[in-house]
Amino acid sequence: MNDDDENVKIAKVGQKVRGSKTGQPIMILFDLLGRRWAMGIIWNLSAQNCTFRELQARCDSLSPTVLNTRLKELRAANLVEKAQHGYGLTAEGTKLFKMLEPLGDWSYEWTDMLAE
Amino acid sequence: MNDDDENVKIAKVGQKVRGSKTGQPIMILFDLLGRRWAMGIIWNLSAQNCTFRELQARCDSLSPTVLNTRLKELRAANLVEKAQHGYGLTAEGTKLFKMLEPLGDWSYEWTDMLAE
DNA sequence: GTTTTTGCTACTAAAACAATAGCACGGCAT
DNA sequence: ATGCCGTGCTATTGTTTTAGTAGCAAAAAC
Repeated sequence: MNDDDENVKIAKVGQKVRGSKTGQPIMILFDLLGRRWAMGIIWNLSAQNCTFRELQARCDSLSPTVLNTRLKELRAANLVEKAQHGYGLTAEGTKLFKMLEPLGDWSYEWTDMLAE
Repeated sequence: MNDDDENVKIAKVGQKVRGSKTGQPIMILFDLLGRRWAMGIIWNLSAQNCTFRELQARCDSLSPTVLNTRLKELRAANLVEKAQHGYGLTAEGTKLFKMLEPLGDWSYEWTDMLAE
């Protein structure tokens, strides 16, 4: 278990993000969350802490390559951390989840509407 | 201006999404929003309706290819629609934005914390 | 009726992601 | 102590997305 993730790139404020030169906080956040499985990982960890392989299973067997990349990013962003049992959300990560939570209910009415 | 976007793929409930076989609404939503610039487009349109090229400029000159793809997807998802002046959010799109809005303020404290 | 602007397609290159195999390490039972 | 298992993770290769640039047809402005 090495913790030398010096080469994980999370943009800093003012820096240009993947395709965004302004580097406003919200765009840095969207850049981070707008990556495959990022929000799904947070969503799953909110339910309960998971080991690497449990997370993989819950996220419908996403490849370990991507999972590991996302975990490094989310840890660098201080949203996820290693816990007693595998990985878990940090305090900030939980805050973020609380804000995403309403999407859960809304997504049902949204897909219902789309189905019509 | 053609509107025959029959080949835009937004998953239906129960269907397997890009990498998700369960097809829960929240995962369909995350699949959609977890694409480059999807949330950024919604964010920008919430401020004011934009033409194609205005949107491009606001989203830091993202390529027209991607912008057009995202617009088709978001229109198929009934979150964005053509308006008098360019594109705008639908009623549902505005609802979604309202839920994302808190992220704006939080992102500042988050990046501040990361900077320490 | 010519010049702009707008929405968009075509094409190519780079980056991200998916899929599979498998290794190193820790626990644990024998 | 040794063989077995689960866990975290890297390596490799192939596919999909995204980026970047050029430019065209239709509408709008003049």
